[in-house]
Amino acid sequence: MIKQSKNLYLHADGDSFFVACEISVHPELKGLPVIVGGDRGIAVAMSSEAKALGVTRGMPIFQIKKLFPQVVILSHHFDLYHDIQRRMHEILLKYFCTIEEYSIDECFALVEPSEVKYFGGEKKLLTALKKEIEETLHVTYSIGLAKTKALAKQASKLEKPNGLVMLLSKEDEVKALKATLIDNIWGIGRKTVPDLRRLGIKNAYDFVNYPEKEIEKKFSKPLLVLQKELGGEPILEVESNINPRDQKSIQSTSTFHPASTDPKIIWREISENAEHACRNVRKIKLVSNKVSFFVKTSEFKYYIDEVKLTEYTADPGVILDALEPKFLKLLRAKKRIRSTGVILHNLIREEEVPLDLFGRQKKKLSNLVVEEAADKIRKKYGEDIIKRASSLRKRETKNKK
DNA sequence: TCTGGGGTCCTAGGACCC
DNA sequence: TCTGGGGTCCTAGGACCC
Repeated sequence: MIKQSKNLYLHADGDSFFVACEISVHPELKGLPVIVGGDRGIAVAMSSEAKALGVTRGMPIFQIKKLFPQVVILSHHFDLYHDIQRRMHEILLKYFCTIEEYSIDECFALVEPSEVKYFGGEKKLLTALKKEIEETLHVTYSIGLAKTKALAKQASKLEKPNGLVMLLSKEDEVKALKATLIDNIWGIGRKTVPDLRRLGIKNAYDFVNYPEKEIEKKFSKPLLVLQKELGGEPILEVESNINPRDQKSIQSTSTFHPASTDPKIIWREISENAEHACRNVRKIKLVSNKVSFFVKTSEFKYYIDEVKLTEYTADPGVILDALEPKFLKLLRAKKRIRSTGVILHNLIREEEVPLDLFGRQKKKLSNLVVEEAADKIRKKYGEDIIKRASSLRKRETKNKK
């Protein structure tokens, strides 16, 4: 890719995105303390009113109900969020050629000089963009514009919600860097913060000005990249064409309560996870030849194992047969298990499956044909209509406390 | 923060080869 | 051959992200 020195980078970050999407279709909820996450047992997104009450991300629902009974608790509606994401994408493409969907509620865009010129300046461009988003989607995004991706990402955080922060001069950058604490930097997590603090680095400005050689010596490569990016040297590119079929792994995990030591119950959860993950893999026409699975104890200890399959597949039957011999070993000493997960790795497209000696794709058929037929029925009648026998919940088990 | 679900990338170290 | 050096590939696990 050619790097033009005058290119800028934009980051758009949806404000309380899931909640904002819900309010866009239920305007009567506007102004109320609203959270999304009811179906997962913790608050995943909060309206500003809910935040003001003291609800934080990850707070358990039972606790919210007890402390703040006035909070409106909603479940996820991913179809709605994806729809708004798609329309946001369309709007951005009217303004920029190169955009990247970074997550469901965040995007980057490469802002080329000609695009700025067309609107008569950065400020005019972004004001027009924000106006169109709000009027069309009825949600708001906080926007950052800067010389690099990492700077744009920090900029969008500075005036949330509904912010518009442009870091176009060195002075702007310095001010923003000084205002950004070390534990609020994209790419610096819990483990690295104490190491940096020990070196006397308190904010992004200190970080950028710390000797590069020392950072290189003491930390991993991504941190060095981050230092340069925050210093104004563009290294990270906007990666367009994010295609679900380029995904490298797909997982399905689930937590259940009460935690259990019963291998039958735990295996049933794993079985459901395997089916769910396979279904999602088939939806985008991929197959896997490496599967890992884990159990997590009530003390949050992970036990994980994996199997390499002899062929590429998206058939839960094949996968469960391969996992089963390792399952009891995984459970170890009768620990209480609170959650399980199945992860399909090495995903490739169905048509990329290596051919055998006779030039045929290895027999993917038989069972997979059955699964594909079942997928069609699910599409028509809903996800839970068909399940494998090992995933079926016995009523007695479910109704017991 | 008593704690959900879904991802990516990097690195150290072992296996294997010459 | 009990002994050097160097390269590649793979995997487990860590760290980070939303």
